[in-house]
Amino acid sequence: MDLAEAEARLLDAAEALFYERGIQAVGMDQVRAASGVSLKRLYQVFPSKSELVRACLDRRDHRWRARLAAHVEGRPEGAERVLAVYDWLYEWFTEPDFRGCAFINAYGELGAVDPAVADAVRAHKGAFHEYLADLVASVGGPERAVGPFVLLAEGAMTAAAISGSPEPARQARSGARQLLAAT
Amino acid sequence: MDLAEAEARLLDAAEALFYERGIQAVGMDQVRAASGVSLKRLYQVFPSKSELVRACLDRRDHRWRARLAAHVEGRPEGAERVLAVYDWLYEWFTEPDFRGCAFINAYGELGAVDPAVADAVRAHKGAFHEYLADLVASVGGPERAVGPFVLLAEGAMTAAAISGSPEPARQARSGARQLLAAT
DNA sequence: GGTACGGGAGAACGATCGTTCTCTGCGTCG
DNA sequence: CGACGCAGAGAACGATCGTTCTCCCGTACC
Repeated sequence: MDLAEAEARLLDAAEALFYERGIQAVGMDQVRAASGVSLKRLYQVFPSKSELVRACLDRRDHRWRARLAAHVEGRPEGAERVLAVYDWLYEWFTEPDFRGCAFINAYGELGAVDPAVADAVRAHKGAFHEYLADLVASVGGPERAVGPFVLLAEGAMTAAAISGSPEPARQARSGARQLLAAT
Repeated sequence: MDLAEAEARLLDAAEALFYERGIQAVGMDQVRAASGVSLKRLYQVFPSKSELVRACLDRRDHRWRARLAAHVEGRPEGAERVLAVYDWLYEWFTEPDFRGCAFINAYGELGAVDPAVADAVRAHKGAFHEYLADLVASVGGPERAVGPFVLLAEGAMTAAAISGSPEPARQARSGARQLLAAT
């Protein structure tokens, strides 16, 4: 197994475990067992748990935003694209292993204690805000109208996680539709 | 120091520490040092850390909802009361030690690993939803309109925590005002 | 064919945590 | 006055965690 494959298997295993059980609840030995990568190699690729965590957040950030963008791209331009964000949230919330937004979870767990985690979370949320701002701008919405669309999405993520139901995505979409109609 | 005072000092110290640094990052010895209660008494009052955590969440739930209700009660009936929720969020977000919603944070950290924590969080969020539903119903809004108001508030909590700015409360209020106008 | 090298498995180490135990001192009551 | 009991301080214990080290084996090269 070369370094690239070891890195991929480590990220796959660590990301799944961290997301499912929380970061501090998962030991490096469990990452080793789930990935099949020896502990020595693990520390060759990621010199500390912090760096492994940051790599997981980075990769998840890219994949999450790519998946969202891919879903939105398939829709006709205009208001449909803004609403498509909430449709995609619904699909995400119905995935069997959905357990909320990994970045919100990580921030609650480590945001106060690990500045690198806090930075990664801020960057992810900032990128999401910017993406949504572009969609809203493309339907003629003013910059100041973007906030509520972001908040509906963020609120839906935590409400869906805590309630265990994907329904908040529908409610967020309904709220967004009303806001779009009002502008 | 009698048992009642010990319990109060323990809850004060533990709640502040858990909120500021996260639950797993705070050891029982730090709670002892911050509260001035001996370790022996600590375990007499709360037989385990889990029970201390649950007691903190319970007390915080009651105090949080009472503070919100007290603020809303001072407003004239009608739409003003719904908007008052977001005004109170703004006040909360500007408190110097604000670090997001303790329940969302606790859920992200322990929701997957401690069912008692998950239950407490669900109960708190359910009560908030119900409170907001009453306010919306009192202005003639249908039951199905409540969701977006909850999501705006939840989203504002996490966005304010992560961005470190109270501005999301204003954005949530603005979104809520538009939604109220639309119904 | 011998030897040096690299990688895997897992023991080991030091720190920390939740929880319990010991020791010491002090107040109380007969 | 003496014995008992409770409370506080902190050591101790067992478990776990992040990280490193040791040992061993297969392999490639001279």
